[in-house]
Amino acid sequence: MEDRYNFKAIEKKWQKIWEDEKIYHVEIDDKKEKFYALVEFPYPSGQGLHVGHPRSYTALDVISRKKRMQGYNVLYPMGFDAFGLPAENYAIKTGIHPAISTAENIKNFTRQLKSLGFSFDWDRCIDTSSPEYYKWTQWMFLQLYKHGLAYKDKIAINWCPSCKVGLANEEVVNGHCERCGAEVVHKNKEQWMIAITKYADRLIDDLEELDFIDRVKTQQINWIGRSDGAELDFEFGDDKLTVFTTRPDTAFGVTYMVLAPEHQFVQKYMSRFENQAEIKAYVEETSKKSDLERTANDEKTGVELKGIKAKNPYTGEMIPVFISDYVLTGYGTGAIMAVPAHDSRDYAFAKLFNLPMIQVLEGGDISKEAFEDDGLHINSGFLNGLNKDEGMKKAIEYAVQNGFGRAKVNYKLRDWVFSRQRYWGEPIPMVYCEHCGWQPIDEKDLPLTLPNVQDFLPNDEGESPLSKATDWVNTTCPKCGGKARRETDVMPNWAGSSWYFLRYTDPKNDKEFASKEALKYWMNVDWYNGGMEHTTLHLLYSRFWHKFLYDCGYVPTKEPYNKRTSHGMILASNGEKMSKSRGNVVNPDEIVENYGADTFRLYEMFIGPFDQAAQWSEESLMGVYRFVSKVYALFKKVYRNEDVSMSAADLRAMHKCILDVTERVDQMKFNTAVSSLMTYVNHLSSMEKIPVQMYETLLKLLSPFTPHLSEEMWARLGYSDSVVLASWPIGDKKLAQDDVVTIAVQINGKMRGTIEIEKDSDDEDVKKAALALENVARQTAESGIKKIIVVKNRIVNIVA
RNA sequence: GCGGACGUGGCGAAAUUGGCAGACGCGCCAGACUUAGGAUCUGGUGCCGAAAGGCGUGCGGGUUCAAGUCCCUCCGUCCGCACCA
Repeated sequence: MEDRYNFKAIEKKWQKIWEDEKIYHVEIDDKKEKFYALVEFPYPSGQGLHVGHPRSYTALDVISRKKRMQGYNVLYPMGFDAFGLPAENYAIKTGIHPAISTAENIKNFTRQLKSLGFSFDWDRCIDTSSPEYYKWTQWMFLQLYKHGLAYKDKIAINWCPSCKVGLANEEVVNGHCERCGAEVVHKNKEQWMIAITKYADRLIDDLEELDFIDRVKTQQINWIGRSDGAELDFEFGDDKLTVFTTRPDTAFGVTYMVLAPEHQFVQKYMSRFENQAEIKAYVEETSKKSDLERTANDEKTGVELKGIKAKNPYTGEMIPVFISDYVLTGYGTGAIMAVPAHDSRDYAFAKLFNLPMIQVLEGGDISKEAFEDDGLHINSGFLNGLNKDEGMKKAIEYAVQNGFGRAKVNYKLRDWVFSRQRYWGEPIPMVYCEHCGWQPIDEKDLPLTLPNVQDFLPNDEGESPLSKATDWVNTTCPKCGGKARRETDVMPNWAGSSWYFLRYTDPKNDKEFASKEALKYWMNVDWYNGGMEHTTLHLLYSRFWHKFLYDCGYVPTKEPYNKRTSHGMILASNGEKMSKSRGNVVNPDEIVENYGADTFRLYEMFIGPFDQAAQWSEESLMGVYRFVSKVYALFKKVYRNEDVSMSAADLRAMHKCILDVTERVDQMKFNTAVSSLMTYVNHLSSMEKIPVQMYETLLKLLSPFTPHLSEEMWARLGYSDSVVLASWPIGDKKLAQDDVVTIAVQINGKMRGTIEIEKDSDDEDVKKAALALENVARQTAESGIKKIIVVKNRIVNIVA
């Protein structure tokens, strides 16, 4: 046997064997319980894998490998989210077609992923930019269209002037483009929209039965932003001005109203306002402001619409109407009833314009600030004496009876802006005919493939590069056969990823996106790990998408993922985010070259709590390398069971390790699982001769983390079958426990010594032993003993 | 501003959920073997103290025989939402 731990030879050897024997390939097997583990598939960028990616991949690889050894039929797939802007930007710079650079990048990613020994079923690898795949993305878009959930609308969308592309609300972070960080502007554009808001309630309510980490649930709930309230109609001239409010019970306290400057009434009744110049100037001014400027400053501004007053339907009172940019056009009806006594924003505005306030709830001190809590109603006619909940019910009831209002639920969630003015994405399978309007192309003509273009430049007007491919654009109407033009925008990169987990179950199917049997057997995803940054993007989109397919009867379950967890980022050794521009990116290739994939994998699991950010440290990596080498070296001391025997302490160490690792992997406490393995190895190191059973157990427990080394040593023990096929050891709690325990002895809560005593000893015996300590006798000599507390097998506290 | 998470040695971190704080690893110190390699092995390592002992989980208080863990005040860091009516 070679003395040196030659990880290069070992890893190369086993990767080849696994690949040749397709050891991780899975098929439907009704005799076995399935387990579907999923990690977010990468965008194949030109930079290749960085050390952040494998944190998630290794974690679920560990879980998958353990589940396999526990007898499950495990699906652990990988693929590529291959449409997207970087490839296109690269093409603009270099002229290299995105299809070519993407294929190269996928090759490189695949090489890197394989070098890390993940147990992916590579036969199921998918590429969202291949026509075989995006045929089905397009097909699903057509289903959305046919069910009225995809529609074209001209709205003010978020536009990134740097990427030259429209963005969905979810892609705007604090007024900036999620991808490039440029400030987003508004642009009125015809867009394909997806009616995700129709699913808002179910996207919230169905979270309840899912095993998602709380952070994810609350973020999705907040993003959807459901609020219960009412719509109320106020007379405004001879028109009706409708507002949304969550507090209809405070309607007796309304002293004025406010419209968003963009509200249609402002233009509609302009001729009737007395201060038109002032109003127009204000509207003009706000239209120039970005969202960021509008919200950054909470000082209120506004202008009264002089000439028309509104009538409070509850009191009959005539009240002034203002426009102000603190009222948003996109939320509710773009108009509010202002209750300055009980809303801090209205309060600030009323103070500024010296408007009256009417307190309608008991409590607080409205001379100082708005009172926003619950209280009994006053000054409120028929609502007097009621609290908030009762008041709400009564107020809505009254509005319904008198025909000026209704209960209403409002959402912050907007419909999904689905058009991207770009080239490298799925063509939207729609054509525009002057006679028939927008028409879907026939399903049998799918896929609608991307034409090969040379010029990838989008323009500032927001036209896709596809619009220049006239041969492709000009087509015939599927309905009347007349002249028609294809849609030239493409889908967002969130389209392909909205259903990729379904494709993995049956990736080669050319009749349907996946067969019923495959979906029935493999779905749901049992465990999905991914980044927090996708919570209100991919994760929300794909839940919606899946629900839609469920409603159509195409998938058997109403939710796609049973369990969702999230990993922390890996930071550079100086604590900064790793990035090309900072020049601090650690390339996994380098680590694999110098220390091997097993060390790399184990280090990623040992680096720190899985859900928290962790700093890369080459020194700590060295420690893990030493550990892995030690495991290799221990082999020399392994003896057959007939030559050596296991002491109770050996047995204890082994079972404790089995129990720890089993439990901690399930809880994603990988760092402490590795600690436990280290403790066990320290025990083995201290032995002269290691019984083979103890070393075998080590290899099994270690195999999810360091599969190559485990496989090699397993073979050297004489096994011809892979350790992947071995069964996971079962720990015995009884054997893991010591029959002698060390009990701490405290005096007044302070440690004064320890006693060794038989486990589960009588309290009296424990007391006796504790009092026999020289230290105890000395320290209690003066004060005497008041009380002794014994906690079984743990502690004795003597109160002196 | 609102909401959430967190704060433990020189460093990364553990702590069966109220019961010996600092497991495991890094680093450091000493020794062994080799002796020029960032190699390997053994022992040590929270702080102060010669020792007895004292002090220690962001600060201050509280509950308890016993608090990193529970309660209150404050400070700090990170994340999410951000005029959503």
